[in-house]
Formats: sequence, structure tokens, C-alpha cells
Amino acid sequence: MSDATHPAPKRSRIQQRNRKRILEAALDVFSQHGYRGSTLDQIAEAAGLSKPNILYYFSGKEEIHVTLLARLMEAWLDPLEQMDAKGDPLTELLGYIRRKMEMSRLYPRESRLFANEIIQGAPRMGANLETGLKPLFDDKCRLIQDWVDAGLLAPVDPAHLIISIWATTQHYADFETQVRVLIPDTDAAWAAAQQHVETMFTKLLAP
Amino acid sequence: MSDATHPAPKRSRIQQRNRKRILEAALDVFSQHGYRGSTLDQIAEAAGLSKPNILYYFSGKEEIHVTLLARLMEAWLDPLEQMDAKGDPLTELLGYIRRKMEMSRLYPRESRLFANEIIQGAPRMGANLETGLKPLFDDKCRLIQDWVDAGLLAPVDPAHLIISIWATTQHYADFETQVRVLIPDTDAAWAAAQQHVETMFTKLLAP
DNA sequence: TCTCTTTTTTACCATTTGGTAAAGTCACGA
DNA sequence: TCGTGACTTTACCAAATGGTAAAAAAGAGA
Repeated sequence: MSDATHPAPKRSRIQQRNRKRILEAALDVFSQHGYRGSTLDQIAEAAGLSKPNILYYFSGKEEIHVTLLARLMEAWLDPLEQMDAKGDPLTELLGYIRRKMEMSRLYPRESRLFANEIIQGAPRMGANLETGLKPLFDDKCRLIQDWVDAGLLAPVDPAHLIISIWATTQHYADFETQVRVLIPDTDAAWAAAQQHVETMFTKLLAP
Repeated sequence: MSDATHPAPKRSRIQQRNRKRILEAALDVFSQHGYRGSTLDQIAEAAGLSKPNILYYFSGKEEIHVTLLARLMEAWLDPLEQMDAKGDPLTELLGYIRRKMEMSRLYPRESRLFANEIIQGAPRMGANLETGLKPLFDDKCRLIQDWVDAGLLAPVDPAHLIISIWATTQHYADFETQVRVLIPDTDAAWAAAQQHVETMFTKLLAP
């Protein structure tokens, strides 16, 4: 567990600014080329800093990547955490779906960074999946199962439901290149996507 | 358009065998590490050949990758092509979904090779998307729209329907690492996945 | 067996790339 | 103004990597 943010929260203004620049540039580069396909030179140029200067702020390429993934994980789990046991089941689930669609539209780079890492076997965040994602996933599966048992949702496999929500929503960010070729990229298209996904899960889940 | 198979179909037995070995090894390596993350040395070792020997059969790393993608494209389009205008709409669509699920289970490496390429902006197959995928996609969208107009399917956006089929089915191959962490990998789990996806689209599409 | 072609190996090479050492330069409080 | 610590640059380096040249070995037909 090497969390780079907690142990040293005392950072000068310059450090804050430059670390931010570097992480922003690295997000651009890593999400587009994957870990191995990205070079420190690319990141340095995108950040407007020299390579050794980058290495003054981060101990190496890997630390930049790990820092990005760690931050991303929090943001990624948040929408699922918001799903409230006390709310109306269908409303809660559709709310979650809407938040995930929003994330795909607003943060496609983050989604692709994550996708790149997972597809390649999560070599730099394997443990994070077990400790960060799995407990929350199991928790929400139980919640959904309770809803189903109470007759508030149509019978559905909670685990595969969550996975299919991830699949459909993240696909628009991860496979953006393909989607763009097939569907003219208008605002209307995004609305149609959102509509389609919501309809799909509404029909699946309505008791 | 550099199709490596058509112009020189005359290959010795040794050439056939070794090219096959190389492509098989390269599929392993590329699908796991992405293009840039894979090295000729890795491929050579996996193929049981020396690096220069690999370069005797292929002109370079890129040609191996492009050859794999070109072959993959055909196999990838096939299940969609099979969707028959004369069949029963729901049957045809569920058949397509089943074939895609089969492909994710049987050919996860191919799925990840494709996913890696698309996520990173399809730098080595951009044109193929326009010329190979788009026409078929448009054709099948028209077919589905006809079915909807004839009242044989519930009203649905054909383009987003196809995309959500891809998303849900391919996710099991592409994000296998994540799925494995969250769901114990049993035969029952695969059956449950198949069941879930079919239920989802049945409910969406039933008129 | 001899010869010509195909295949494989050995020995390299140029470039890229992650990373370091050390000499500056800058900011700011005393 | 001066000194001290924070920040930046210049000049490198060793390893990895895609690729080549050319010699050696292995087949295959006469």
C-alpha cells in the first residue's frame, strides 16, 4: 500500500502546481498509449517540463502511473457507493447508471486508463481490485439481492447486473474511436445513447 | 491495403508451420501487453524461434500485428453477417448474442487484441473500421430498423442496440481480470452470464 | 553425391528510453 | 545583501529493442 498523498500532505505551491501538471499530462499520454507505450519524454513535453524535472517530482514512470490509478480508483467507486439502501431500488439503480454515463462522457481518459490496465491483466493494481473494489461490489450485490428478494426488482443476478452496467456505460468511453466511426458524434447521439441504456435497464429491472 | 495473404498464397510446408507458430505466439503476447508493450524477443521466445528467424517470415513487428488484425477482422464480422433478414427477428438477434458470447469465451485473446487496438485509437487499423466494419454495421442497422417498423421488435435504436450487444458480450473477455476477481470462475458463472445477457436483451426487444 | 535454394544462426548496430550526477538558478527570509 | 534550501537544467549512461549482414546449416532434386 503506497499511497503517495497521505504521508506528505505538506507541499509547496510550486510542487502542487507541477505535480498537477505532470499528472494531467500523464493521464493524457497513458490513457492514449498504455503504460508501456508511453514515454517519460512524451509526458515531459505534454507537461512543459524537462524529463529530469519530472523525476524530481516522481521517483519514476511507474510511480506516476500508480498515483493516477490510485486517485482514479476513488473517483471510480464513488458513484457505486452513492447507491443508497434506503432509496427506491429502480431510482437508485437508474441514478447509478446515469452517473456512470456521465463519467464516460466527462472523463473518457480516466476510463481508458483503467481499461488499459485491466485488459493487460492489471499488473500495477492487482491488489487494489481485491481490497478496494471487491468489498464494495459484494456489498452492493447483497443490497440488490435484498431488493430482488423483497420483490422490488425483477429477478436478476446482481453481479452480472453490475457488470453489464459497467460494460454498457464504459464502452462509450473506452471504444470511443469505434463508436465515432459508426455513429456521427452529435449531442443527439449522446442523448440517444443515454436513452437507450436507461430503457434497457428499466425494462430489465422493472418488477 | 496491404493484405499479406492474397498476393503470395504459395507457401512451403515449413513456411506455413512457422508463420502459424509466430502468429499464435504473437497473439498471446500482443493481446496481453498491447502493441508497444510487446517485444520481438517475447514473441520469438513464445514461438520457439530466434528473433532474426521471425524477421525472415515477417518484415517487422508491425506486419505481424497488422496480419493478426486483418485476420481477426474477418472472424469478428462473421457472427454479425450471419444475422439473416429472413429469419425471426428475436431469434436472429438472440442467436447473434449467443455467438458473440461464445466468441468471448473461446477467443478472449482475440477480443483483447482488438480492444487494445481500439482503445489506443486504432492507429494500425483505422481504415479497416471504415471499409470493413461500417458498411456491415449500417446494413444491419437498416435491417433492425425495418423489423422495428414492422412491429416485430420493441422500438429500439438499432445502432445503440448493436453497440450494447458488443459492450456486454466483449466485456467478459476484455475485462476478464476484473471479472475473475469479482466472480468465482466456475462453469456455473459462465452459464449465469449467458443467461443474464440473454434475459436482458429479450426483455428489451420483445415487442 | 553434388548443387542450388531455403531456412537458421551468429554477431552486430543504431536508436530509444528510463534514469542519474552534478552543476546551475531561483526565491525568500534574516 | 547574502545564504540556504527548493527547483531546473545540462550532460550523460546502461539496458532494451527493432532490425540487418552474412555466414552456416539443412533440404530437395538430379
